[in-house]
Amino acid sequence: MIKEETVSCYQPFDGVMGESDKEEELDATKAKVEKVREENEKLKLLLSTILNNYNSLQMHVSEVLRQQQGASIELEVDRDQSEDNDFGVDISLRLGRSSEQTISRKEEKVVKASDEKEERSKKKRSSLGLGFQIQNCEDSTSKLDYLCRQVKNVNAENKCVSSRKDVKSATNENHQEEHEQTSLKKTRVCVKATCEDPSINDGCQWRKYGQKTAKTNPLPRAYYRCSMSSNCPVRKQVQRCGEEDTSAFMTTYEGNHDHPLPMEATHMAAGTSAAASLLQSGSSSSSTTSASLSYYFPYHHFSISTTNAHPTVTLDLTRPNYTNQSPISSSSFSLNFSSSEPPPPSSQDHTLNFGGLRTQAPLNTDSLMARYRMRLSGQQ
DNA sequence: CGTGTTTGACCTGCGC
DNA sequence: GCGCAGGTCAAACACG
Repeated sequence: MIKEETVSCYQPFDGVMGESDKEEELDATKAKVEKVREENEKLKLLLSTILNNYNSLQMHVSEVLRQQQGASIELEVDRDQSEDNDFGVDISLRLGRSSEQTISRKEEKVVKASDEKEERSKKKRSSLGLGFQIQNCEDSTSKLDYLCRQVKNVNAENKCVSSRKDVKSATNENHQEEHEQTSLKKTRVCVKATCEDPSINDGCQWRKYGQKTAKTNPLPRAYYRCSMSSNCPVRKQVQRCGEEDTSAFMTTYEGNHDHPLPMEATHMAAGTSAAASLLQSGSSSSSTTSASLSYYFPYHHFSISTTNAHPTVTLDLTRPNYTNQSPISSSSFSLNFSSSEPPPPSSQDHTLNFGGLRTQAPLNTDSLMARYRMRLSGQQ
């Protein structure tokens, strides 16, 4: 971190300096200080990003080590059970097992309905199995390479995703059209959280631009736009999950930020970017990326759904995922809290931070935290 | 006065 | 083509 270089701004006082000269020098000094301060802020931001990447890498390495110890992991990728789904499909993935997986009756119906869909479905299933086998065999070095590739994917995706008008104008070529449209489809990441306050503090600034009562749900849905940058395309929708449980909210994120994020938001952004990458990168790489989601959200259920309009990853913060946990060391457990912030003192700080996503107190997450702590103490 | 919220109107995609 | 529903716009309003 740069020290503010006030020392270099001092000039020897010669006793003959006029008032205007002093003012000029003062202004120059102020300008210098301001400049250094800005640079300092930039460096802080950069450091935050690096720290976050480091934590992600650490998670990956510990996960790979765990896999090498022969731990059996069951990663359950459920078809989203939200009302947006046309049909619920359960795809179960098991490490080190056959890629032949059970398919629900509903999916079987769909598969029978179309040979093309069957073909696609088969490809998808086999590629999922392959992806996990590769994951299982990878060593730490290749894992790092994989991470780098993923970062590139996300960068490419950021270039790809633009406004709806751009999407319209980009639909000319026939052969590439389908692929382009697939990649340009807006990927959504849903976060279900239990919280009294619907305005989940996820580290970003949001501006509400609309509210609508959906036909299927009498409770209004609020529409927010990221206000951290004037052109940021990211939007989110917040809707209560049910009339009975008014503390449960479904927050849907859409798009990628075009600006640096604060520390609190970087982890979730990385996870959602990975999710977006998963759903936009096609079948061959999606499985590997879906596995990576369990790195970003190792302690919660997440599900993946693909409707025609919006591929969606749903992260359920109301359902902690115990089956997916690694043998926790004190360092690996830190991923439950952002690296720059130590776990809050339970009695004073009412903010919980699940991998960068914060929910404001009063929360029903107290019991969740207690369970996490129990697990931690049990495994130490 | 600047910024955020509310809310009715409008746009757009989709199913029939 | 029409109607419906979800999503967005933008003027009016509230608030600090």
